[in-house]
This record gives sequence, C-alpha cells and structure tokens, in this order.
Amino acid sequence: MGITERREREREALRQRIVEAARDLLSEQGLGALSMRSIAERIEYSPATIYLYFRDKDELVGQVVRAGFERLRDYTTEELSRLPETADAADQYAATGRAYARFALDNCGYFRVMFELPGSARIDCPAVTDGAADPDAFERVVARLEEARRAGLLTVPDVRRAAVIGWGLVHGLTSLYLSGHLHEEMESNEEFMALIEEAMHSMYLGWGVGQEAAVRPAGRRSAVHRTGSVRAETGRK
Amino acid sequence: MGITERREREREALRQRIVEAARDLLSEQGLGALSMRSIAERIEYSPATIYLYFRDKDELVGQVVRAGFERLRDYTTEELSRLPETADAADQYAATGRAYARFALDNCGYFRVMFELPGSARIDCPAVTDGAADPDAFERVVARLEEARRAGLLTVPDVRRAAVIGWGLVHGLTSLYLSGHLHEEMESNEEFMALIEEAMHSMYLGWGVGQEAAVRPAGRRSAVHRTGSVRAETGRK
DNA sequence: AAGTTTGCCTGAACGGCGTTAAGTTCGTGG
DNA sequence: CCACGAACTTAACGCCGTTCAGGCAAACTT
Repeated sequence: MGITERREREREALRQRIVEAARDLLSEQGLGALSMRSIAERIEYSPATIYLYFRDKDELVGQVVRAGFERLRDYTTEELSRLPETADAADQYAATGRAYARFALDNCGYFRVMFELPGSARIDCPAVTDGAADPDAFERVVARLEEARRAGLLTVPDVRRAAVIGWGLVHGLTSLYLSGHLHEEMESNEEFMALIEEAMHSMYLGWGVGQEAAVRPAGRRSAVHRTGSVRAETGRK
Repeated sequence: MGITERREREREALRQRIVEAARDLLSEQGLGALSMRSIAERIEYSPATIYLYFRDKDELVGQVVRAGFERLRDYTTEELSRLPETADAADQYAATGRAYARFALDNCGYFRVMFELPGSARIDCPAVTDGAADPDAFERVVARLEEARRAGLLTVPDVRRAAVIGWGLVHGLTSLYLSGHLHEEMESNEEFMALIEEAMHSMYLGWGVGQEAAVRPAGRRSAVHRTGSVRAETGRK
C-alpha cells in the first residue's frame, strides 16, 4: 500500500514548506522577525504544529542555516563561472572571496544566522554548529589553493591553514562592514568590495604569489611568543 | 544649596550601578541572561526603574559596549607593555592583534555584544553603532602603522586601509573561532592564538615587511574588476 | 458497516521578555 | 502645613518559545 509513503511525502513537503517560510521571512524581514508565530502564520498553521516537525526553534534555524550555505555555494560557483579561461588558481581563490562578500551583502539576514552564534540565546560561548558547516565548500577552496601551490603560484607552508586565514580575512571585513563598524571608513558597497579585493591581494603577496622563493623567516619574532598562556585558558567555558 | 548636586551625584551613581550590573551579568552568565528583569533583580530595584535612567535596553547595552571597548583598550596597553625595548612598530602592531584575540577569548560575552549587531533585534541590516566605536584605539593603530611605514618597515599604499584590513583579519578569525566554525581546524585556544600570529605574519609579508621595495603590480589582475555591480546594491537597506 | 485506532492539528495556557501607564511614597520649597 | 515633584513600584500589555489535553478525520480491523 502506498498510503504510508504518500503520508511520508506530505510530511516531508510540509517540513520543507516550514523551512522555506522561515527562509523567506528571514530574507524579507530580517532576523528580528523570525519567530515561530510569524512562521506559523505564513504557512497558515498553528504555531504548535511546527513542533511536530522540528524539536525546537534551534533545529528549524539549523535547517535555514543549511540552506544559507547552499546559497553561498551558488554564489561561489556563479562567480567562478564569470572568470575567463585564462584564470589561474589565484584568480579562482579571489573569486571565491568576492562571492563570499557579495553573498553577505545580498543576504545579510542569512549571514547573521549563519555566523552569529546559532542558538541565538546560547549560554556557553563557543557554539557547536552541529557539524553541518559546509564541508564541501571549504574543502574545495583548500583544493584550489593546493593546486596553486603545486603550480608554484604561492609558497605557503600549510594550505589548510592558509585557507582558514583567507576565510577569516574576508569574513572579518564583511562582518565588520555589515555591523556598521566600518561605517566611517567605507561609505558604499562598491568601496567595500574594492577593500575586499585589496585585502586578498595583500594576502597573496604575503603568501608569495609571483615571488621566486619566499624568505619565510620562521624562527624570527623571537620575543613574547608564548601566547597569553594563563588568561587564554579561561575563554573556553 | 548642595541638595540638587547630591541628588545628581546619587542619580549618576545608580546609573553607573546599573551599567555595572549589566556588565557583570554579561560576563558571568552570557548574552542570553542579559535581561532587564535580571539586571533589575541584581541591583534590587524594580525593572521599571531602569527606564528612569535609560531610554530602553539598547541605550543601556550601548553603555556596556562602551565599557567593553575600554576593557579592550586595557588589554592592548597591557600586551604592549610586555614588549621588550627593542620591539619595532611591526611588533607593536602584532601585539595589538594578539591583545584583540586574547580579549575576545577572555570576554566572549563582551565580544558578542560589541560586534554582533548592537540592537540585537534590529531590523535594518547594517546597524549604526552610535559612533562610539573606540576612535582612539583605531587611530593609535593607524599611527603605529604610519610610523612603521616611515621607518621603511612596510611599503603599503594607504596605512588607514591597511589598518582596517588587519582589523578584519584578526576580527574574522576570532569571530569564526568563537562561533565554533573553526572547531574542526582549531582545537585549543593556544592553537588559535598561534593561528592569529601566523595570519598577521602573512599579512606583514604582503605589506612588504623586510622587503626592499615591493613590486605592487597595481594594474594586474585585469579581468573582472568591476565588483558585483548590480547585485551589490541591494545589500544595504 | 460499525467500531477502533492512528496521526495530524489546534486552543489555551505557562513563564519570560521589553516596555509603559497609573499609582505610591516621601523629602523638599513655598 | 500643604503642594509639588522626584524616585520608585505595581500591574498590565503584547510579544516570545514551548507544552499539553483534546478534537477530528482518515485509516485500519472485524
């Protein structure tokens, strides 16, 4: 009998509808308007119904976050597709950063949900992202960098760490810009995008793009290399 | 008569007590526990009383943010004081970044309030920080960089932009680490601090620290330099 | 066909939130 | 002594996330 299968399908469909309602609400009205009641009203169900499909708000928002990462991936592939044939791995990496910043500007609601502490009201500080933080996308960036390294385009000791650093660079500038802390320095989105471009360019130079063989003074910067020691402990709960 | 003056003093004292209660509550219990009611309970007043001293929660939190920036400044000066006499401007800049990261690890509650959208429930995306975003500290960093540039330690076109980029770099890594997105890559605070160190070092290389005269291939990276054009518009409300 | 079970859904409530209007207390100035 | 005004509280409003007893129709059983 296909009845239980139909039910299962309908159940999944409604579950999907809920996520979509939350996603749209977030895009259209911002994070502040994302309440269980408003979501319920949008899908024309009672608020209590949502709890038959999601354990709590966090789980629902988690699904929205997942959708956000997929959207980010779309931005990335689209930005990459704009590149000319001659683009090298470095150009591809720059395009990825550009896509990241553009995504954030277009979907700041998503951006907040994805990167401010997920639980929103979570107490312990370093929040756990239930492991779904787009492993694919990051891995692809790492692979791109590894490719560049092999091609002699950059001389960096650990591509993985380099990728993290690049992520931090773009993410930090974006986050600061969106939260208004760069308001005095940056006045328009175009100006901001130019900043991103310049920042990534600087980073490239640091990684040895275009240089023969980097100096890499590893042991230098002798003094004060133990980092904070005691106090650094307390940060983690 | 000194009566009105005494009253004014008392008024200011209570106002200060409220801010301190909020600050402590934030440090001890996290952002989620920072409610008007809990603050009121801590100072043993009715919640309504707070509204005689602050227009709304945002204004109160704004004061806490101000306190947070002062604390950040303390971290910075303390970190700078650890440097040996021989430290150059580059070392000082690195110390500033280190202080920033250490501050965030020790006071993640502060960090959230300071850099996630201040209003917390604000609708329009790029929040305005009422202009109180520690102008001093940032200016001092800029001055430090300018000094380094004059000493020939780095060859960067615009120190101000360089400072912003450096800020973004450290802020982004910190933000990602605190929100758990670097959980798979970084496992301890020490590891994270080392990452910060490495990141700043890479950035230095990019800025030409220790190089004679940087190449600065300004016009290069020919293709796709108009940044996002159309879509970038919509991000701002 | 009738009765029973099952699964989906809701109304109403709980406690907590930010915020406000009305009311109380009380030291002060006329 | 009285009236004013400042300081403070009580009680409520309308949000929020969440839970639970109940209703109701579709599906199964006999």
